[in-house]
Amino acid sequence: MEEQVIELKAEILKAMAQPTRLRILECLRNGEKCICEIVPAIDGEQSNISRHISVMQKTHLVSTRKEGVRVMVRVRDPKIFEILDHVGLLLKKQIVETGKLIDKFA
Amino acid sequence: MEEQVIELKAEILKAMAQPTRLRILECLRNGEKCICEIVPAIDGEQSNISRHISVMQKTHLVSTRKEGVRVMVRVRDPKIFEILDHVGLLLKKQIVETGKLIDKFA
DNA sequence: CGCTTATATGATTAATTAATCATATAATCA
DNA sequence: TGATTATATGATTAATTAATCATATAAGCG
Repeated sequence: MEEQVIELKAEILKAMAQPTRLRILECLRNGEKCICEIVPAIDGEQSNISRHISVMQKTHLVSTRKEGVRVMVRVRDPKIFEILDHVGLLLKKQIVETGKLIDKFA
Repeated sequence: MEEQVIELKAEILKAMAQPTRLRILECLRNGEKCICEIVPAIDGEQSNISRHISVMQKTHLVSTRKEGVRVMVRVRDPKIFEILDHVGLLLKKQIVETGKLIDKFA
């Protein structure tokens, strides 16, 4: 595969590969939300969440628009949720096959 | 979603979100390979690749078995390739919609 | 205008990551 | 046994990351 494509794939994955960002994405499953709703929903710091959203914007995972004082955020492509769901299924299989949860958290 | 699940999903994604590791995974599309084949195939440092494989082993993305002196590596679950393919499709759409390649590499 | 609310951003810090070199281990073979 | 091949790992370094606090900007409201 071409070098550029590999790098870009890694960037997309990296932009998803962080707990706070995953929480933000999950929070956006039912559509656009403003940042001031996301912050309490996932119980985060405003400045931190602002930065994570900016990370996901740079990789085109989300887009934002101003609505008065607020900034509305939405996931750009539903395919992103498909990917997250596949990761969830993979995880489920891993837990069954390797007892992963017990390994790590028991 | 429960905290643990989020953390584990992030770990799986993180284990994929690195160019060298993506190259290794792509190299394993057609099945098991020994590390001594992977190293020249992706033109990497032996010690570096060994470490990346160990990262993916810890997150159960790949498994290894000894065969004489060699260590054979395989992707544990074909679902991993499904996920990578979905990321590839997402990227393709992004390139069309946002001119991403040009943004970043032109 | 001055206040309030929403968001962004500079500066700092601690932690993690990837790469590399040198070396250790371990298996096979002559 | 000694040489060779394959892999792992300690130590180091540079870069990146996530979180936090303080503060700046910017929009709307009374």
